[in-house]
Amino acid sequence: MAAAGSMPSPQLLEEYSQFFRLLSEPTRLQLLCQLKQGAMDVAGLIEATGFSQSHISRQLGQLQRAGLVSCERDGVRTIWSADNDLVDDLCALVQNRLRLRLEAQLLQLATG
Amino acid sequence: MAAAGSMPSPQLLEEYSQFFRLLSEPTRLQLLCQLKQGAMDVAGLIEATGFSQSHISRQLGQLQRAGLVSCERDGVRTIWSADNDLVDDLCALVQNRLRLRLEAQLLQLATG
DNA sequence: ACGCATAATGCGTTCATCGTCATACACCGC
DNA sequence: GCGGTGTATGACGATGAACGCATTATGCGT
Repeated sequence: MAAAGSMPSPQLLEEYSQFFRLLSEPTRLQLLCQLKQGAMDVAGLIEATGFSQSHISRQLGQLQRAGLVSCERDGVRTIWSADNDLVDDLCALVQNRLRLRLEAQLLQLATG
Repeated sequence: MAAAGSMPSPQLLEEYSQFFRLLSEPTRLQLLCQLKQGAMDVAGLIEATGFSQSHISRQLGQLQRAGLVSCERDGVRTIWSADNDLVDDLCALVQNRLRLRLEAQLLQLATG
């Protein structure tokens, strides 16, 4: 039964979509996952991802403004780290969804 | 302690980002929320959202390919419905995150 | 102060997606 | 079959973001 919840306000919808947009780019997701493995400077992220320095720096800036990553300076280096589990939780939900979809397709292939 | 989970594969990252991209557009989120209130045809969605017919039809197509909405024909009309709670769960997590962020800013404003 | 290394920013190109207009398709009543 | 209604799709302009190159800012060592 469609439990009719309340319709979110346009502003809230805008905030939701802005947040999801951050995760809609493989580059940023990759950076987040990489930093989840452990704090790292930009040079390390360049080597891990292969992207240019400027690009990585910009993406980190966006993630920082959203509060998904934070940085601390160590001399000339900037050590970045991902400091919350929200992205993992979101990805886990999506992964579960993808799995269910594939299982359904599998079943349909078997019975159909 | 950063519990170093395993790094998702590039393909999985791509799938994640594609899914999040679907939710990164206020139009689509609005359609999803509207359909969550109850099934509706395109004419109803036009009236509810103010977007053009073709635009709404396209967005519904995208959501359908992702399995977030489904349709059933009733004569000349196409009745659309949103048939899972994943989006609600994702939005709830994000909303909680936004709330925490604002509370932190509030606290910093008071003490800083 | 001068080089040297690392990170951040202006600028331009390229590419994807939004959103609309016009058109084609599907379905019903006559 | 023919109009009329409701929906999906091709074409197109406009908008925005990714991505790299070049430059600038910042901090360390000599």
